[in-house]
Amino acid sequence: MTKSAMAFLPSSEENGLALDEMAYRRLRRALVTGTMLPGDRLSIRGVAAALGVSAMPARTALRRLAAEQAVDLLPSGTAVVPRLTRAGFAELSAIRAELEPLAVRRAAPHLTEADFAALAALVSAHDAARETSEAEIIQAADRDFLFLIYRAAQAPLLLGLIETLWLRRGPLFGAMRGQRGILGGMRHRHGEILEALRARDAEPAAALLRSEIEEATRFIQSAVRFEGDDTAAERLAAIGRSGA
Amino acid sequence: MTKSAMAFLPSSEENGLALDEMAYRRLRRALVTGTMLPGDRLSIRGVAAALGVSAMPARTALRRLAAEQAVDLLPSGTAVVPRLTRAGFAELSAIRAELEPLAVRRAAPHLTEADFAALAALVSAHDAARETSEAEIIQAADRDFLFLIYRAAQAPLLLGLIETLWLRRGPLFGAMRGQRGILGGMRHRHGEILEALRARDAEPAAALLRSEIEEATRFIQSAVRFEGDDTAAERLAAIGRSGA
DNA sequence: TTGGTCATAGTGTGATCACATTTCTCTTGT
DNA sequence: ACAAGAGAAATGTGATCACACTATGACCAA
Repeated sequence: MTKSAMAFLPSSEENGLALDEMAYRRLRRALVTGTMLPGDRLSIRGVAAALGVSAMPARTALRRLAAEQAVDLLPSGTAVVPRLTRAGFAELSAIRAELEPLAVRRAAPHLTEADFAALAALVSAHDAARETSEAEIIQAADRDFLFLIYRAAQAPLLLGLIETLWLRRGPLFGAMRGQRGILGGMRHRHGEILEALRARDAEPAAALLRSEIEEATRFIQSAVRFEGDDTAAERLAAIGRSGA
Repeated sequence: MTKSAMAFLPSSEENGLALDEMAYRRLRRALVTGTMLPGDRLSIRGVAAALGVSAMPARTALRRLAAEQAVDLLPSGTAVVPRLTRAGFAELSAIRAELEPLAVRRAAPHLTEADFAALAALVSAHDAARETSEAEIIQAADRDFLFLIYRAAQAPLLLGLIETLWLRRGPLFGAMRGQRGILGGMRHRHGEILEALRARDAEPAAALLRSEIEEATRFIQSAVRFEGDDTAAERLAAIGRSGA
């Protein structure tokens, strides 16, 4: 287990929970927030030691994350934080572009005035954080805005799938955070989406979110170096092609 | 654990596998084929005994299925085969109607002549089975046709999500099998889809599949009694509303 | 007969251990 | 200096056990 994998957040108020739930939540949080870097190995005993529990809850939590595709499993059974390739990112985005607008469509009739107020506050929070380029805050406001809507869709299966996708996307964003100014290039349309939802125009709201996802995807595809882009193996293959 | 839950298929050629993989596959197979009925309880020790293994692999397999939402977990931690409600089925179908056409779209450029031949054979197999109303065979041909395409999409994440959906849908189909003639009411458009794919017309193929899913959903919604339709709890609530 | 109480069997959790396998490292030979 | 091999450390699997909790059913009182 690598050093970075050891960096778990200090225990929150998760005391009444079963140990394996606790382990699962900590690992999950570390994954979505980008604390874990792609390629990090997570061994059962290593996680157990870092969390101060025995191997059993660590194993359960790791296997659960693997079932959700939030981590990959080496042939040996060791868990590893997924390396998102360019193709993998494209696939992930394409799925998001189908499912998240669906959630928006279903949420539209259910949103209350209180929801709208909370959403408006999150749009402001996002804009404020944008001024100061605080990556974590921006991403958190972004996430909260969208998931407030997704939860309102009252579609537990759909919500679970979307969470899976975000879980998978987490490590990439952690890796991206190193590149300064990346977030500055991304526009969001949360304000327009909120307006459409207020008018109960489900279809335009869904279309706006779809555009937002697609635009952000295009931007990231052009601005970010991905795992596997021009790696040692890649260069080796290139030598083979040109030199043979 | 109920009697029906004990009915696992006799061991196939799964001998070299790890015990927990074996347990997982057997349970999964029992789930998708509808061997398990909605509401069946699956206790760790019960599954372990039925499979002739210790509790550990049974627990691992059950928790993995729970993570995939293929089974639900009672507050006590006991696994139970999900009861699909009318709303749940609608949600499941809506998600399928987004994701499966996406897979078709992505598969179109990758399908080979050999794939087309196999698909044509599966269409024939389906039609033949239809004549004799063999539910299991029809459903198998259906499934194989679609998943051959989905696999060709070369999108592992998407494929995993679609498998999750089918896993969740399995028990419902098992319960439906009791109602005679249900399958007769469903049309499929696999022939047309195959034609469109042969012409590399990705978009029409995707649209056809979407229609097929939506039509089948409408038919099932109208023809099938769902869990929770007019159940004891439902009637109790009705009493509360009218009598208070 | 009905209602509540209590004991017993069953359940999930989690710790610990033995075993086989994988993975790393250090040494050795070329 | 580099590659290969042997030994050691680490790892996943799975069995077993103790513990706490839940539900099931029997039993007794009203």
